[in-house]
Amino acid sequence: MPRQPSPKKPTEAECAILDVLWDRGNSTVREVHEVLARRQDIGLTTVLKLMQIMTTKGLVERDTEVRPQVFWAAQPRGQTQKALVRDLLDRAFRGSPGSLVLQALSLRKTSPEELEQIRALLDELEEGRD
Amino acid sequence: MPRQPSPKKPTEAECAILDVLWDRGNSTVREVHEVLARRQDIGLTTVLKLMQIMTTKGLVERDTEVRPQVFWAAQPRGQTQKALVRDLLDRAFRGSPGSLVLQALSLRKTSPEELEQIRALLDELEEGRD
DNA sequence: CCCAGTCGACGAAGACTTTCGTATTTTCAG
DNA sequence: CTGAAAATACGAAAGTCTTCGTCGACTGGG
Repeated sequence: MPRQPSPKKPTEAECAILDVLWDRGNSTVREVHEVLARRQDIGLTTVLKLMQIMTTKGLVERDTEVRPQVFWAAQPRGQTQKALVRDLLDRAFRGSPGSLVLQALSLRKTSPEELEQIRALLDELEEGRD
Repeated sequence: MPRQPSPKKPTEAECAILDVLWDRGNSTVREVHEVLARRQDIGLTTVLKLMQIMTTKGLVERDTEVRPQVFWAAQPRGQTQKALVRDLLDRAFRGSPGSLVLQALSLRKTSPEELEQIRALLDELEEGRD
């Protein structure tokens, strides 16, 4: 039985490609491959195939007029992150953002700047709660 | 090429089962199935098979002495949550807990109690930063 | 114009997940 | 002790993900 399609949830390999596109902006397959190949041993055609699939899924868009073709992420980083967090929230945190936040914070050292930012958001949330 | 085994990362269906086990504690296949069947249309043998696979993966443990067999989660909820957050962090947040936290908090309403808890953790983190 | 190298489409293999149907084993009421 | 019902094991089908080989199309230098 086919699973019902989730809105915009990239797989692991797709995430890696999106990450490059978010960093570099418009890029060719070759450029994306160059970045990825630094970390993992991966073929150029593999990256191409993935990006083709991502095109059909609507995760990336491309300009087929120019050669080589240029790709870019269809959604901004933040929106995709949000979808992923929402999914994780439903899957393993029973929808409670609080416990997820707690786990995230206790996992790795967070920079003072980020902590400050979170504090600020906390303030906003508590005020807006009327 | 086989993917290299990740430590303890349950799949989606496995998460659903773990959730029941975390809530109920020790449970039989039938009991887990009863809970899951309330939400989704799923067969008993499907749940059994999943739990057998999870046993070989080490995600759950079971007592084969009693009948029906009794299963329980091998890891506490928090530890699995941590693994999942770590994975998401690496995949889509470039290892920055802060941005993940921001997304999580802005996604859903968080209870005042949880906000307070987060504030407390923030305080701890800033103090303990030596 | 021609060849070599680049680019892009396609298909297919192999791993993993999810789902059951079916077969075997175990239990227990009679 | 025995047969039916419950429990468990097994195997296979269907879908997804990741990987790559191959083939045809395109391009630029000679």
